Amino acid sequence: MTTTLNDKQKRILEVAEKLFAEKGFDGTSIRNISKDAKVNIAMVSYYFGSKEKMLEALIYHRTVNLKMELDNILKEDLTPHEKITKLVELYIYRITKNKCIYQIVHSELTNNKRTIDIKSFNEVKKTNLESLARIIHEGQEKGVFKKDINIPLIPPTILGTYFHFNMNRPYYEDLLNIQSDEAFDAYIKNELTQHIQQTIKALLTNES
Amino acid sequence: MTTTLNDKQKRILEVAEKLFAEKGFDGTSIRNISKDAKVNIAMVSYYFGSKEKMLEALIYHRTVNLKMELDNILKEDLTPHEKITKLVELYIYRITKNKCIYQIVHSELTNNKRTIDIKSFNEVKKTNLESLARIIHEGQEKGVFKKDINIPLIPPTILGTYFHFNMNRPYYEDLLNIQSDEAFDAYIKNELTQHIQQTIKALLTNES
Amino acid sequence: MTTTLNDKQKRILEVAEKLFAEKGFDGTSIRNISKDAKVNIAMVSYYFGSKEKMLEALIYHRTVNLKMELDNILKEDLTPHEKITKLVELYIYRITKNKCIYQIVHSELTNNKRTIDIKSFNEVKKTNLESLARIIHEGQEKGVFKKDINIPLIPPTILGTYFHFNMNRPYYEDLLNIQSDEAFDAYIKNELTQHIQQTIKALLTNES
Amino acid sequence: MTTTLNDKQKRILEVAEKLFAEKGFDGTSIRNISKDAKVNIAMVSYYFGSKEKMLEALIYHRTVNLKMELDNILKEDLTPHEKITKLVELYIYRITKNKCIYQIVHSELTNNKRTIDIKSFNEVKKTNLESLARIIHEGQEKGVFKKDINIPLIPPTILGTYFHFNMNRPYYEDLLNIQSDEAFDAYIKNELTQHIQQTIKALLTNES
DNA sequence: TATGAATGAGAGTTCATTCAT
DNA sequence: TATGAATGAACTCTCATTCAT
Repeated sequence: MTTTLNDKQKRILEVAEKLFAEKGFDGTSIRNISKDAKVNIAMVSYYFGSKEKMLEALIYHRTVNLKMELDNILKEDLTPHEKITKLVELYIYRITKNKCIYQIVHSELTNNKRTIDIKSFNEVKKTNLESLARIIHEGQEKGVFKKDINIPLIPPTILGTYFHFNMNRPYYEDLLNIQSDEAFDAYIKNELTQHIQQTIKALLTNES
Repeated sequence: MTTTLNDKQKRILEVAEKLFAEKGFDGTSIRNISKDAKVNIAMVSYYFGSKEKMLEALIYHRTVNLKMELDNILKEDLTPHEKITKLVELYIYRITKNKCIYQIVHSELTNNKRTIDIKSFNEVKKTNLESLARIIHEGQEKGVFKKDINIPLIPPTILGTYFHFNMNRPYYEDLLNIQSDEAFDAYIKNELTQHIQQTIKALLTNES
Repeated sequence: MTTTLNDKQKRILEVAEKLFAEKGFDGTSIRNISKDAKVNIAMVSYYFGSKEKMLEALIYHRTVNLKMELDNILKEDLTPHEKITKLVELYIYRITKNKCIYQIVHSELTNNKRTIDIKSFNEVKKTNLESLARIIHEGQEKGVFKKDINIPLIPPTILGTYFHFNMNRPYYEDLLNIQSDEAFDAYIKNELTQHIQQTIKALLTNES
Repeated sequence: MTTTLNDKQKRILEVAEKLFAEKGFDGTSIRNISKDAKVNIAMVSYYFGSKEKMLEALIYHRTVNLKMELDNILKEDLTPHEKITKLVELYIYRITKNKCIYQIVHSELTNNKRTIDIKSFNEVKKTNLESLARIIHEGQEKGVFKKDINIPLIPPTILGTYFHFNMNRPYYEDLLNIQSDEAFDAYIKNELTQHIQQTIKALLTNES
């Protein structure tokens, strides 16, 4: 599991990541992957043992470097509100950059068929949650955020909103009259990000 | 498309809905379905033409009765805040009841492999959005909600949060020390619902 | 077998004849036929018992009226050469008009898979052969045709040449620079017919 | 296309040739072939891509070595009549030896269902036609053959007669009282061949 | 008499994996 | 270590036919 990967192995996983994200695990054949990665069809089983084990390897190796390093934000000399702003930004930036692996993991989470090991993935989440908690606690101590907050439900609010928007891309392109890939990305970077930031800050601040 | 379905056809679609939600479209074989539905394997092709057309039929027929009837809320004699409370409740109730078809549609939306027609699904969304907009406008007119609100991003906030929580069920069970199905459902019905209600209300109210 | 056919049965056989000639017996499904003939799919089995029996019925009923009535030629007041000219003409005319059924029978003759009964077809051939023999004998008696002639091999010469030309239609269209259906039909009616007439007459006359 | 075939591939094509000739393309299943060739059922698709591509490969590879080398006849020191005699003999010998592939190609030519590529087959024909033309021109120059001859119609006369006779084998066995395979082959080798030779020579010579 | 519904068998093809080299 | 060849299993879909009405 901890083995470092050679170039061919990396190429296989890169291609697999792309294809799994596009067509799903069951919708992607080893033939597809080996063809796109320009390696022999037997390499997948040879390197990873099986198609499923390759998926596990993919998730493991992609997750390792997925830590968000939210701690930097904590250490910076910013107001709690500014920290939330930055945090949401960082969340969205990270997910956007790693869209494929997130999509795969989400699909697999939904899917009862396989029980892949996403321990490593969960660890990332927990670390992120801790950083988030620290920021919120800081804000609470400073009297800027309210006391009664269900912190574990903040990340699903950020991520869920983002993913749901992305998932329903065609619908929102139609609804919001977005006509190009660039416009869509821009909408996420500006309006959607701002919306999420406002949402979280409102939730943390509001006293009603 | 508008044909009414006989009992066998309904049974097939019910089984298919369950299995597609569990194992994905590509992960479910016609054999699986025909076995669980206790019909001949040829029936699927016979009734629906092909596996893919069955998926379309499934989505179409399940979507038809999916309208939320949010208008009732609008007509009731409630404060805008109460209306939002009810609306979120209704959203979550509806999705929980139709978890499978939502899961299937989401999977297919993610998936570039097939291009299924989800027009009917989108119409439901639009209708719901209109109802939501009316409630918010009413609140704005009454001076209870703030003016500058990106209404189309409210539903993905509600739905996204819910789905993301559901999707990561094992993670949250571990994190929140939830140990039974009932406890999980209860958590959704109480804490999660409350969280989403608070979130949306904070967003609509807060002036920061 | 001798039953008269009702309209639906006739329509089925007409469609079947066309499709079998186009795509072969195995290449044509009962579905194809029933669809084109606009009858219920069960009608074929119902009327004829099975697909194969339908083929037999088709051949039987189409062959019944296939007699060439070459006797007329025999009775006419023509020279033997003129009679041969007319006979070849009549042969080609008849086959052209009944191309489909001939094609089907030939396919089935080639095919060891089924052993259909073509007795009726053979009777037609025998009758035709007798007429031909009479014409040739007449010519021999008049001293116009030579004595040593293998009469049974005359019809395959006429028919074989015609069929082979037809079968290889694309090749000959290319070779002879024929560019339309009409031109092809015209070539058959003129050049090919003339060629066959010359061939047979040469064979009957030549003393070398 | 130009790949050399390994033993298994050859065996598959041999079996396929036999079965296609016997039962037609549509009447032969991949399962039939794989069983007779004693190979795994997946091998056909594996080697050739599909059943149809296997047919193309079969035709291509069998046609490659089908050139008649009629030129030898041209170079020999024979009279034009003798050359025609030899040519017909060679034609019939070749077709008899390659009966199966000819039968398959003929079936496919008749069949509108598939549009297989028989370019290579047509090239063989053209080459043969050229050799034939040279022989006839030689005879014409020597004044032995008449001038006005439709040369392209000679091969269909030879081949068509042969094929038609073969196709109607049961009929002719009955008519000519032929009772064994050997007797039938002998009849072809002697009477039929002689008939065709006479026919062609009569056509070329006769001045009527 | 006629038919829509239904079926088991079998079609061609693709799958993930294994094996000999 | 790496790979082309090969395989059995499973896939979706269509087939001719039957059956209840």
